Amino acid sequence: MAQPTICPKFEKAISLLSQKWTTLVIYQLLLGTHRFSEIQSSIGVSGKVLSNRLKDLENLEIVKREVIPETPVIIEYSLTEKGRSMEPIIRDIEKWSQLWVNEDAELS
Amino acid sequence: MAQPTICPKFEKAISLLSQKWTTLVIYQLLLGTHRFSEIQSSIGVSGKVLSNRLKDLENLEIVKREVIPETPVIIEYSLTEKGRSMEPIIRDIEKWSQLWVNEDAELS
DNA sequence: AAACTAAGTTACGGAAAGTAATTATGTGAC
DNA sequence: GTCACATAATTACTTTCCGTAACTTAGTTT
Repeated sequence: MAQPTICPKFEKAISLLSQKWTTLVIYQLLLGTHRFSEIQSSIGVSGKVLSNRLKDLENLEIVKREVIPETPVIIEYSLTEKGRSMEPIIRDIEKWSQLWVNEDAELS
Repeated sequence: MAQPTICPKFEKAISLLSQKWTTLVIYQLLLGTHRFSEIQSSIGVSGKVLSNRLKDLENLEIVKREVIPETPVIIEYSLTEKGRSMEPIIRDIEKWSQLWVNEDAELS
């Protein structure tokens, strides 16, 4: 039934990027290291989902989590090299959106 | 609460590409015109979701739907110029996946 | 008419996401 | 010590989205 099928690595990348909020989290971290609550307020994601996404991205070694033993304790998130290597994808989406996206159009 | 916030056009593009199957449908159509059932079997999406995605993409003028009055009637889907302009995004995802994706890694 | 094919829809169950309240941990004030 | 406070993260509940499979529609062949 299925055709030659799609490259598994490509499919994995797609399924990662198709998860809601993943791309925006990476986009935000491209601007630099951020704390949990900063990401939350800057992109408008709920704590529950952000917590899941950051764990996924940490497991995939796209995001690094660092505990800073200050007063009070601070937890910082930043991109790894693998994470920063996604920048071209995001910049292309940015460029495309500026050229082609109509702010008024709606999805179903 | 929310920071200066993210560019609305960029957010729209992200929310489109974050929908499950959208990117793979476009990927498939980059290979050329396809019929409904061809897309279905090549990427493994259900008829229900594919139908919704194609309607969305048609409304956004990313995909063109053409009825060929043959025997029996054939319905062909292809990319518009706007659709083809997304190719760099998809090629970057492809490149990134080849360099960085480990086939064994799991999401949560 | 019965059977076939392709495009698309419907009904139903399960998974993912939104919201808000709650917990955990560590601080300083008293 | 304990009370109030802040941040990271989890839990409970609801809603929305997705997967599966059966069904519908329309035209064709037998």
